[in-house]
Amino acid sequence: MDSYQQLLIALRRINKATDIGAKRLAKDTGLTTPQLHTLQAVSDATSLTVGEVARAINLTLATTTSIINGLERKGLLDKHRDVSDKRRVIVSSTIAGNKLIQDAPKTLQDLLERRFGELETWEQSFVLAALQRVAMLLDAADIDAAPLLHTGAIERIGDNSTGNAVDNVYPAQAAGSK
Amino acid sequence: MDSYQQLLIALRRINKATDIGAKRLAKDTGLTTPQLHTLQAVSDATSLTVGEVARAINLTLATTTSIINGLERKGLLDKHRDVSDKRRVIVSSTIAGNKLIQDAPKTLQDLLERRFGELETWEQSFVLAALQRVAMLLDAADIDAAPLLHTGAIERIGDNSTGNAVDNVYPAQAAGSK
DNA sequence: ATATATTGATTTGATTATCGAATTAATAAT
DNA sequence: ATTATTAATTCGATAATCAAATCAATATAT
Repeated sequence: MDSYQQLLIALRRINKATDIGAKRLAKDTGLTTPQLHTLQAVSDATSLTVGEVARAINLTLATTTSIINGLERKGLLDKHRDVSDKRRVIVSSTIAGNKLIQDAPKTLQDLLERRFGELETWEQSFVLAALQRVAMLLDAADIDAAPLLHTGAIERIGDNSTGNAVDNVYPAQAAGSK
Repeated sequence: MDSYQQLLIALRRINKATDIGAKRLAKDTGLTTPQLHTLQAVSDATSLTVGEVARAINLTLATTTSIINGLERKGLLDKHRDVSDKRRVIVSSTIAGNKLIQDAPKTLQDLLERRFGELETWEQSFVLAALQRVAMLLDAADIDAAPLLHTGAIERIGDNSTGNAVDNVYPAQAAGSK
C-alpha cells in the first residue's frame, strides 16, 4: 500500500475520532450535534451574523436560522439586529451558553492535550508542521473543489413553531399572517 | 498561542475541508451525506452486517437500518440473511453502487493526492508519520473517551415506507401488521 | 430620486435523519 | 427447557436539512 493510501486512512481515523468525540459531547451537554457546533462557533467568536455562522458550520442559512432559534429557546444564544445594516442579525452567546461550552467535559481534547504535551518539544513541532501542511493541501480545495474522505458521520437541525425573537423580526409587518 | 492550540486549529481546518468535500460529493451523486458514507463503507468492505455498518459510520442500528433501506430502494445496496446465523443481515454493494463510488468525482481526494505526490519522498514520510501519530493520540480515546474538536458539520438518514426487502425480513411472520 | 438588482434572513413545505424503546427472531448460556 | 444475550427492525417523536418563496434593507443603475 502506498503512502498516499495510508495518509487517507490516517485522515479517516482522525475524522472518525473527532466525530465520535463531538457526538458524545453533544449528548453529555443535552444538545444535538449541530447545536453544539453552532454554539461552539458563536462562543469562539463572541458574536457573528447568521450568515457567518452558516459559513462556519457549513450549512445553509435556512438550516442555520433554525438551529439558532433552537439554541435561543434554550437560552444559550441571543439575537439582535445590526443597527448599521438592519438586514443583518447578530448572534451572540449568553452567559449560560458560554458556561456550557466552558464546563463541557472535553475528554478527547484533554486527552489529546495531555498526550501531545508528553511529546518532546521537537516532536511537537514536527507533528504540528505536518498537520498544518495537510490542512493547507486540503484548504486550497476548500473554497472551490471538494469530495470524499470522511468515513465518520454527519448531522441536522430543528423546530421553529414558537419563538423567532429578535424583537419583531420584521418590524414593518409585525404579525401579519401573509 | 501555544502549539497545542495551533494543533487544534489545524485539525479543525482538516475536518472542515473534508466535511465540505463530503457534502459536495453527496450532492453531486444525488445522495445525502449519510447515504454516501454508508455506501462508501459497504463498498470499501465488499460486505458487512448491518451492525458493522453502524459501527463504521458511527450511528445507531435503527438509523443505519433506515439509511440502508434508502440505498436499497435506490438499487445501490443489497441485503440478504446470513445463512449460518440468521439474526444477521449482510449488506453488499450492487454493481450500480460500486460504479457510483468508482465514478464519483473525487476532486478533493485527487487534489490531495496530486499535492501529496508533489512532495519530496522524505517529506511524505514526515507528514504521514505525524498524521499517524495524531490518529493514534485520538484513537486511544476513541472507544471510551471523547468530545469536541469538530467544527465542521454532520448528517442523516431516510424513509422506510415501502420496501424492506431481504426476502421477507422476518420470514416467520411475513406480512402481519402487528 | 425612482426603478432594479443584490444581499441577509426568515418562513414554508417536504424529505430525511436520528434516536430510544418496544418488538421479533435467532443463538447462547445456565 | 428456561433465561439471557445478540441482531435487526419497527414505531413514534423530534430535529435536521434544503430549495423555493418571501420580505426587508441596502446598493446600483438609469
